[in-house]
Amino acid sequence: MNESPDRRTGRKRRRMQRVTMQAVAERANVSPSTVSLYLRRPEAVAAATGQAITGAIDELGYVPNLVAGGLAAAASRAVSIIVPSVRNAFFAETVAAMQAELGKERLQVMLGHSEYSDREEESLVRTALSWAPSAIVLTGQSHSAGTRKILAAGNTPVVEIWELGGQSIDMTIGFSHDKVGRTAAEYLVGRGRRQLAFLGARMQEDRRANTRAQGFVQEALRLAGLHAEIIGNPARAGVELGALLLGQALERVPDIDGIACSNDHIALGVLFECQRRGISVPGDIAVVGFGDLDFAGSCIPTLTTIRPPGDLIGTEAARVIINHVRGDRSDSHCVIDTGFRLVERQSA
Amino acid sequence: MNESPDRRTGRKRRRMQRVTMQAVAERANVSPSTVSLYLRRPEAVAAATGQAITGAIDELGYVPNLVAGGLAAAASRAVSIIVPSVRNAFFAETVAAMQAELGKERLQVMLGHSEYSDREEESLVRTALSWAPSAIVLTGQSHSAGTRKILAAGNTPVVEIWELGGQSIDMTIGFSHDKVGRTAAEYLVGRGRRQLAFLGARMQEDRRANTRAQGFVQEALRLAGLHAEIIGNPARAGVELGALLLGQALERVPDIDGIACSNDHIALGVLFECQRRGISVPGDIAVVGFGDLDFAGSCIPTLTTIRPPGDLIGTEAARVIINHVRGDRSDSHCVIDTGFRLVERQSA
DNA sequence: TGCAAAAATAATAGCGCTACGATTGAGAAT
DNA sequence: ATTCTCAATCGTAGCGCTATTATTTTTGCA
Repeated sequence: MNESPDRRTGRKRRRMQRVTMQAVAERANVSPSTVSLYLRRPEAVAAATGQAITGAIDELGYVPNLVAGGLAAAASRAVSIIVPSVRNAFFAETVAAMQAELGKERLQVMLGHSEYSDREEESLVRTALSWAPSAIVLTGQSHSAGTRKILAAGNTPVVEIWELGGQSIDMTIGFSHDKVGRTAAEYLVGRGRRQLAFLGARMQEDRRANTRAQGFVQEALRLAGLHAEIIGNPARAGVELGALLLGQALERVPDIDGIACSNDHIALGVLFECQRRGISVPGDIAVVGFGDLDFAGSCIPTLTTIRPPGDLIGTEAARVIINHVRGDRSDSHCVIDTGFRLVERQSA
Repeated sequence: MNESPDRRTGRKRRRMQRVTMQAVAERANVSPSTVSLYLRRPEAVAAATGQAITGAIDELGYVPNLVAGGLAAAASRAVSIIVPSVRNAFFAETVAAMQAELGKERLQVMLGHSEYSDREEESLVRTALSWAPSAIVLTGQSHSAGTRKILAAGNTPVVEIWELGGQSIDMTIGFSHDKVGRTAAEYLVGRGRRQLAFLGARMQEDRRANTRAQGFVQEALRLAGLHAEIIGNPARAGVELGALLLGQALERVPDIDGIACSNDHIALGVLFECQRRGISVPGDIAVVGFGDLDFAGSCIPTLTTIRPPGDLIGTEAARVIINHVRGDRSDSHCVIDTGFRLVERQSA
C-alpha cells in the first residue's frame, strides 16, 4: 500500500510514466510478477490470466518501460551498430537489413558513425557500453588498442562485419577484401589487359579499400608480372572523384587498358569521363567496379562490378545476435565468410 | 555497509557491471552523489574534487550505466529516429548529420525503418516510447491515428522532418513538397516546354513524392493551362525504373519535351535511356530531378535538379532536440522551413 | 478420495543511478 | 564574536522492472 511513496519525507520525484506494470496488475487482479512473466514468456502463464492481462494492458494503454527492464535484467534489448557512415550505401544496406531482423525480436538498433576514425569508434564503443547492449556490431577488424581493451574487459558479444582475415574480437561476418582485389586483377588480366590501375578514395582511412588495392596489385604481379598503379585521393568517394582519378590515371599510365575501382561511384565517374574524352569502354579501357550499386546495371556501358552481400551480412549478423540473446552460444567466435560475386556486364 | 546485499536471503542476482559509481566514490573519498553530480555538471563540483573523481574513474575503468541513469532521471539520453529507410540517400544524410550533432551531447541515436508503412511506424513508435527517449523524430507528417494518439498521450517531444504544410504534432523541420513540384513545373514551362510528365516510384506509399507530383501537375495547369501526365510505378525508386518509366512516358505522351522525376535515380535512368534511344537531353527532352545526389554534377548531361537540404534538416532537428534536453522549450511547436534549391545544370 | 507432482501465481529484494532536500564549512557582513 | 550567505557535498528514497525463491492451486493417478 504505497499510495504516495514519498509521503513521509515530503519529497517529490518525477515519475516516468502514468501507467506502470503495477497498475496493469491491479486491473487484471494478478501480481506484478505475473504480468512481467506474461510479457516475457506468455506460454508460462495460464491462458485466462493472459487474457485478463492483455485486456488490462489495452484498457490502460500500458507501455512497458524497457529502461527499467534493462536495469533489472542487467542487459538491455539494444544492439549498438557502429559503421563508418550510413551515407555509404554499403553500410546503409547492412544496417537496414539488420534492423529489420532485430526489430522482429524487439531488439532496438542504436547507431553510431565512426567516420572512418578509430578514435571516434573507441569513443562510440565506450558510450555504447554505457547502454549495456545485447551486442555491439563493429565495421571491419582494425580497431584501436583502447577499443579492444574495453571490449575485452566486458563480456558483451561483439560482431565484426564487412571484413575477414584479420584478428577477430569475437564473431566475424564478412568477406576477404584481398580476394576482391585479386578477383578484379585476375579478371582484367584474363581479358588480356596489361596496363592496370586501381583507383580509390580515402585509402588512408578506409583500410578495406586499401586491402582491395593491395590484393589487386599483388595478383597482377603474381599472375602476369604486371605492375599495377594505385591512384588514390583523400577525398570522399564520389562520381566526381572518379572523373578526376581517370585523368590522373591517364597521366601516370598513358596506355592504360584496365581499371579497377574501389567503389562503383568512382567507376561511374570513370565511365562518364571516358565518354567525355571519347575513350571507349571496354574497347580502350576495361572498368571493374565494386558494390553493384543501383545504377550498375543501367549505366552506359553497364558496369562489371563485384557485389558484396551487404544485406546478407546484415541478416547473418542479426541471426547470431538473436541466437546469443536467446542463450544459444554456439556462434561464439564464429567466422562467417559471406563471399562476394563478380557480376559480369559490359564495361569489362 | 552492505558488503553482500543478498547475504541474508541467500539470493543470487546478476550484476550488470563490476565497477559502479559507488566504487568510484569510495576510491575518490567522496559520496556517490558527488560523483553523479560531477559527471552531469562538472562545474558544480570543486576542481580538486573533480580531479580526484576523474582519477578514480580512470584507475577503475569506470563506465557509467546510462540504463540506470535513465531510469532514475525518468528520461533516457536516447533519441529515436524513424525514417522510411536509411537505404534512401536522403534519409541517410539526415540521420548521419543528426547523429553527428547528437553524439556531441552524448545523446544516443536509436534507429527504426518504417519502410513507408504507417502501421510499421506506429509499431516502431510504440517500441521507441518504451525507451523513454529524450525525443522522437518522425519522417513526414502523415501518421496513423494510433501513432498520433500514443504520442499525444505522452509528453515526449516529437520532431517531424522532411515535410511541411500538414498537421504538426509538435516541432516540424522541412520544406514544402508541393512547392518542389511547382518549382519544377515553373522551370520547365519557363523554358518553353509544353508536353510534360512527372515520373515517380512508389507513389502510393511515398506521400511526399505524391505531393511533389500533384504540385507539378497543378502548377503546369495554372501557369500555362497544360496537362501534365503522372507516370508512376509501385517499384522502388531506382535507375532501372527510370529507364522503364521513360519508355512508358514516350508511349503516353509521344511528343513529350519536359520531364520531372521524383528523384535523381529515376532521372539518371531517364538520361541513360535517352542516350540509348538517341534522344537528346535537353534538346528533345528537358529533365529535372530531385535530390542532387552524388552523380548529378557529373553525369552526361549534368542533371538539373532540386536539392533538398538533408544535412540541414538533420542538424536543425538535432539543435531543437538538444535545446529541449537542456530545458529550453522555446522551440516547442516550431515550424522551420529549410527551403530547397533548384540547381541548374545541363539537362534542363 | 487422498496425496505427490506439476503448474501457476505471488512475494521479495534489489539493478545502478539521480533528484531532492539537508548539512557542512568558509568567508562576508554586522 | 556572531549571524548570515553561499558554495560544496552528502544521505535518502526511490525510478519500474525482473530474477529468484516461496507459496498456492491444479492435476494425475492409485
